[in-house]
Amino acid sequence: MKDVIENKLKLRSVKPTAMRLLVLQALLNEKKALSLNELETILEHADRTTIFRTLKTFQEKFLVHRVYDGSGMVKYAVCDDDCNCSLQENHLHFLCTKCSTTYCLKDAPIAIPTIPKGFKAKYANYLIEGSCSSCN
Amino acid sequence: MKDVIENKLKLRSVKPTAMRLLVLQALLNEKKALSLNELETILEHADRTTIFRTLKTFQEKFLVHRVYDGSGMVKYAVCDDDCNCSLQENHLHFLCTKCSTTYCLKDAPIAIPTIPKGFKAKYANYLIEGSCSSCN
DNA sequence: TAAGGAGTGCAATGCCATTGCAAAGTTTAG
DNA sequence: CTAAACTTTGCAATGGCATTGCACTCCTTA
Ligand SMILES: [Mn+2]
Ligand SMILES: [Mn+2]
Ligand SMILES: [Zn+2]
Ligand SMILES: [Zn+2]
Repeated sequence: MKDVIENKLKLRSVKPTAMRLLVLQALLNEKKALSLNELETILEHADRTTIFRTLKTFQEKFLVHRVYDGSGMVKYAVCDDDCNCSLQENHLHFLCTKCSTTYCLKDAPIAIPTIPKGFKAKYANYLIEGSCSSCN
Repeated sequence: MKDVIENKLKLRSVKPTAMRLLVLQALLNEKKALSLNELETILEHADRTTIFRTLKTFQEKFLVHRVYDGSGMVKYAVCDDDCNCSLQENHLHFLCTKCSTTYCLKDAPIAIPTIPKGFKAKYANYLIEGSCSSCN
């Protein structure tokens, strides 16, 4: 498992510091989008700022993507290895309003609707709110 | 014009106070989603809290809907007269990253993708980021 | 082995949403 | 008409989360 994580970092030219391994591991373990607060709780002795900056680095290297689920907190989820966070790769996210879990639904490709003449799309964020299978 | 606004309020059983008329008028004039800050700027002498609470009332009565465009600030846009903010009525929003304008694209109905078994959708928020026709 | 750069931790700041409370305005019952 | 009850408003305070400044530690490299 540690190898997998180190490889992921290497693949994106991010130096594998202790903190980075921990953050990436936490995100991979949980298999869902996590907020800074949630990560802080999971990584008990890690400093909030360091996690924040780690996530910033990860974003720049396309290791994670941000998820805006309207909960007021930004969440973060791991990208696929070949992800470039391009428009085509943007996928559906689902927020369960009962358990507050935010799922990456990568299998549900999102259709880009026709937008008015002269508009150019660069990035798509499609969120569905409702209740998840665990909560129903 | 004032009649139109008063009618909109009446239609939703919201008492037409001075502040409510001003806020609704501002939203209708601008024809785009506005943040609390933007409204505060437009309505120079209005108190932020009062605008906030006015918007809260408006939301409860389906006079406006919130727009989450990832800018960090919630924006608000006027609903159609017959709107109930149901899943089917949720529409596309477009954020121009150059001029920070958030458009309601009500003519672009959004397709609800297939979600996993056991998941129930209640609300959809589809945002596209890019550049608008004025900025291109 | 010294110097430069990268990563980290703590404290401080900033920004926006939200709330508490009292004053002002409006409606309603008597 | 008038007082009580309710609604709306304004100001000040609070709270939550994102972000930054700065100094310290750690690692790399010449
Ligand atoms: Mn995702
Ligand atoms: Mn809209
Ligand atoms: Zn759930
Ligand atoms: Zn624009």
